[in-house]
Amino acid sequence: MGRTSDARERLLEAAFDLIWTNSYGSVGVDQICDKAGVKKGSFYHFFPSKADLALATFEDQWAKRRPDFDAMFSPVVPPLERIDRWCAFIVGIQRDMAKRFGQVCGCPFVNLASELGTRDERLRDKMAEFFARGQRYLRSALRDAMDARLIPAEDPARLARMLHALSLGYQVHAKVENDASRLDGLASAVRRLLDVRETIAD
Amino acid sequence: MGRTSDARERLLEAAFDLIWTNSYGSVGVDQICDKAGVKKGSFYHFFPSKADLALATFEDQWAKRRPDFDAMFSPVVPPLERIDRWCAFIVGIQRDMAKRFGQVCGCPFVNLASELGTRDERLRDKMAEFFARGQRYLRSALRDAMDARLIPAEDPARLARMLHALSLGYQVHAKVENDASRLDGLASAVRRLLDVRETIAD
DNA sequence: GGAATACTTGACCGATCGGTCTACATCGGG
DNA sequence: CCCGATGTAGACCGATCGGTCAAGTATTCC
Repeated sequence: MGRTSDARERLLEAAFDLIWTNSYGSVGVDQICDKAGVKKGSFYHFFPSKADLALATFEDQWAKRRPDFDAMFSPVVPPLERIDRWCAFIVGIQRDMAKRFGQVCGCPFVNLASELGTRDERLRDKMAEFFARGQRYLRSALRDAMDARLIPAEDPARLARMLHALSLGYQVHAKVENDASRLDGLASAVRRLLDVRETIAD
Repeated sequence: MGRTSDARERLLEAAFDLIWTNSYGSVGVDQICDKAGVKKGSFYHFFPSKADLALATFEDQWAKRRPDFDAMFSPVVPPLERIDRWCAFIVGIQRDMAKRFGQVCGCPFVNLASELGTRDERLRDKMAEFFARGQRYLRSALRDAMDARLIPAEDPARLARMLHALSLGYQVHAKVENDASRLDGLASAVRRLLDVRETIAD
């Protein structure tokens, strides 16, 4: 009953792109509506507020990216190669965005959390959730790597946290220097942190 | 000639605090003026624009923090202890801000760069400059550590970059989880990255 | 003791902000 | 075929945004 529409979906896409390439505060509701080809009345039909749209946008993006994560962290893939793929994934995304937008955009989660972390608790919690999800993938790969004696055994959660933090830092560097090639060092930094004892088997 | 005033200084302090604990976009010129006890007209007497104030604010903060950096990276201090002190410095600042403001605020450079990196090139460049300065301190300490055979010899710039990125990532983590104790792992992560061969002398 | 300079004051500006509201178009189910 | 539900349209709102301006006050130099 009632008519149907993909306006909600278009709003989610437009908002994510605009916020990622600019910032939450500098992107207006009108601007998002324009890009999505949606009128303001419709916007507030689908989302109670701009902040709610932001939340929904990030949840939506995660849902879309999730298959990629599941694939690169598939148990079929050798554990250390999963982590390599993860590095390559991050680098690929940043390069792609830099090419499309002409500027390295950094990690969207870091961007939003940096801007609104102290002002919107819901949003901060959501970003923390994404970070936790990312670290869960890493942790699982690390456990498998330890089990296969590819890396020294130790607390995988702690190590996952280190790797994750390192990746965020490298993305910030790339953004600040507006140079995606700064991310080339990420994989080797990760390897170093892992203290890899054997070369990656396959 | 003409009257004198510390309004400029008060504006710089107020602006830095407000922007650090909130965000550039969410802090208005009026708000900064209120906190500084300065009227808007005076604001625009000292700064041509809000963006220029932000620039000046960060430069000013660096100038104030510089003695701390010079002290903790003094050649008199054993190289690896310099790096330990640097970690402690970061943790201390974040704890202090969290206590004062009730929220972990993260690295002010990362915050601003994340928010405005794609929108204001001058500002992005300035943040890059600060990152470069920080890495210069680290590089020098690392070179000394290598010279003293405290850590394996290799490219100190690359290593400094890793350490720096790691520290940024940990600060983002702490902010996102609003938990300064997340930074406790920073020092050990840094040590791990350094692959320290000997315990710290002295 | 001017005159020039440095700073203060507060009213004011147009633009834009996030958000509301009402009338209307379009659909599916009975 | 019509009714109720869903989505669209766009004018409208008060608040706030960054920024301007003209007039006034303090200070120092000559």
